[in-house]
Amino acid sequence: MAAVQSKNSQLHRTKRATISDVSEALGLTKSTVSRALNGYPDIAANTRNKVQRMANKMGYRPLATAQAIRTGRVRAIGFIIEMAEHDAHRPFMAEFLAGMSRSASAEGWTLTVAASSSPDETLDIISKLRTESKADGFIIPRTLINDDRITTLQRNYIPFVMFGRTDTDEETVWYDIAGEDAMCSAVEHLHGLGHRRIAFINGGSKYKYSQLRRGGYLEGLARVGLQADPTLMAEECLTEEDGRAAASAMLSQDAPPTGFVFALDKAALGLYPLAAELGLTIGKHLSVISYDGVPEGASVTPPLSTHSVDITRAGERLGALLIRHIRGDEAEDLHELEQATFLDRGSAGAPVFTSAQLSAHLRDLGPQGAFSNGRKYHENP
Amino acid sequence: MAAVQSKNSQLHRTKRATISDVSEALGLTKSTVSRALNGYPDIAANTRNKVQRMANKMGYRPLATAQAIRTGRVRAIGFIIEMAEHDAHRPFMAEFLAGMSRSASAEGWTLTVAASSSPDETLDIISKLRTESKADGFIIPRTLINDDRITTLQRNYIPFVMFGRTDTDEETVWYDIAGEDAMCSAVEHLHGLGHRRIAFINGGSKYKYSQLRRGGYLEGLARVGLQADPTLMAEECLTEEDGRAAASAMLSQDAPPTGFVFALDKAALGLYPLAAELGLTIGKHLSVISYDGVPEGASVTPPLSTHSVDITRAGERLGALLIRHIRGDEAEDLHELEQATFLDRGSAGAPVFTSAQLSAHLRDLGPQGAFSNGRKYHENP
DNA sequence: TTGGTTGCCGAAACCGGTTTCGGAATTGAT
DNA sequence: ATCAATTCCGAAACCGGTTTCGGCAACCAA
Repeated sequence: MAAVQSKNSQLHRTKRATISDVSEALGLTKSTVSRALNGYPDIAANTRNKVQRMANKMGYRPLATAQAIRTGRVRAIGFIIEMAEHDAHRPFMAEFLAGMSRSASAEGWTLTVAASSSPDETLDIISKLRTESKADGFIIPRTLINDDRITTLQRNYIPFVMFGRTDTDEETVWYDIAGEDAMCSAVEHLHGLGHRRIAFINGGSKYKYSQLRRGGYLEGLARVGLQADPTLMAEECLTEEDGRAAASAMLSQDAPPTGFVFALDKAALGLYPLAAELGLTIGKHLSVISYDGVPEGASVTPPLSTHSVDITRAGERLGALLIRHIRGDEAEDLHELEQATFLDRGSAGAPVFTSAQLSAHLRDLGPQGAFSNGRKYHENP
Repeated sequence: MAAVQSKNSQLHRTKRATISDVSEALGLTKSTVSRALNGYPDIAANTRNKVQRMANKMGYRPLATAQAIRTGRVRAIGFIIEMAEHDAHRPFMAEFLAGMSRSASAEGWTLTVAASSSPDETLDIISKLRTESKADGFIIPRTLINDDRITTLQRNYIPFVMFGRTDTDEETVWYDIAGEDAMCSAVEHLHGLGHRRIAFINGGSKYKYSQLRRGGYLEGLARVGLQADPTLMAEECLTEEDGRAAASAMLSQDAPPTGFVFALDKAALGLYPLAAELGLTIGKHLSVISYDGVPEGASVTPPLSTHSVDITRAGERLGALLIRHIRGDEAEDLHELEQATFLDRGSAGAPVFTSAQLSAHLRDLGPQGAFSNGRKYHENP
């Protein structure tokens, strides 16, 4: 095991005020101070105040690791990065962590993160971090329709909060953005511009958000009085290539869509090179509204109209909810659903072609390679 | 302060084997077991073995929080995300964290992360995390030539390891990629292709890496026998806009460069739209070699030739070095310098124009807006 | 044999908190 | 005025480890 502590690496933990310092300063015992600060009812309001004032004055803050050996709690939020996941959310990682960290430190908590390379490893890490008192509860991003993490957490009575919803919303703590509303209003928006053939290109079907967004799309169609058409719906489109391929297939149909609703910006960006090759202008011949708010969306021409989500805020709310839950608030009171903000940046406009005209136009181009899969570039060698 | 613990949120920490369990199973005392496991010399080799075997068999692992109250150590690496920094390294955040986490958990350690919005706050967080025993030491990324973080850490005897070097390399622990070598060989490479006017566009001058990379560029010039020309050198170029502006200014000179060495991919990507507007083809009229290996570099035309660094490995090595240092290894033995790997992807080729020909060609375009600053797109509203 | 080392382990204090338990003082009811 | 019920705090055990100290055996040399 580890070698004996060598002298040169001593950790000079700078002096802190301990609970004994506080109790001696007041002529009370440690136990009284402890109970006073922890809100026990058998302490007179008067002494409680005195204790709090003195603790404050001396800058006393209980040592989390010392509390932990009795309480099992270290005041730490756990978060696990799943490296195996597609990286749609990677660019937001820093912001997300910052949000979580911020709400944590606002309450004197910290953030413990670990990396996992498989779903199974994630489960191991969760229980290990918990039993070793490295984290009191967890923030679970990207909830799946059938999520093993949640099963494990519940079975072990480990507190957690989800970014995303699940099927048992009442009993769990969650924060989410109403992606379904975004999809719904995207359909209404495109319809209002004059589009009558509106496609929907969804993300991975195992995710709960995909189910919700599909529902929002269908709700939008219903509201404007359009029939749902299975040939205008695709799933499992996570990357630019996926999005491109799905759109390409739809455009080669007899009645191609003029409007596109994407569940993910990443996939929506695949429409741009495709449109360029087909000689179509986005925002005129083809319109697209998407979701996520990735930075690249602002740098394409025309900039991608999308629904942006404030990922820092999400992390911050998730942390706050988790802490409240661990402190004892009931799950049913701890749900938050917010709206994404629509960024109308020009990729959705009135259609210059009807579906029929578009179809004719595309047929004129001839079938020779117009609908290629277009892998122009390669990954790193 | 916090309310009394309510019943519904009890934290069922699943049963672990404690040190007492082990000692009782062996008929020894806690103290013997503890010293046996921690390598004290006053334990017979025989009993030490028995203790280790039994501990292993029972799956005993000391509770870090319990140890911490005596030792001040929790077996945790600290890492602080600076949100105020330019986001050149944001895309790599997940990979970097994964690397650190991996080396940490390989030794039974964990990773504590916090977010900071200013350099001063960073200093606060460092000492707070340390005095509250939330982290035993820190990984410090992006070292500055004059770095307050290092001063603070040293003054408080807090162990740390740097990603990047500093002026007192001997006394500190660090891991770094030899960016200077990359810049040097980039110059040689361009010279070998026939370029005679080779520009250098550097990053922020406060960073140590900028100093080193500039040195590498100058070394490269010296090796191939070229004179350094101040008009071919720029600093503080961190973004696409920065890079574009610097390149634009250089190209409008009398003797424009045909080859570009960028210290950052982010900035190098600014050359692409500029070249397009000037009717120049990258890889032919203009050549560029850069550094970092950001994903976007693979998706432009032609793909950006650059030096990629394995950021996951960097995190992993940094974690390993820090743990060794905290365990007592001397700083002078803990340095690692590795090479970036060159990706020759087509953005550097033999020049079709000499500098003079290029100058003439550009003059033909006329001054009308050719050298615009080209802010085509805006940030989010 | 004796006295002084050494080797090895147990006893107990300690780290900084939390929590149980019990008792003194105050209050309320009769 | 008396007794029971509260109110409020101290004493002490406890959590899971680490570390100091001291002492018993065994060993060694004299």
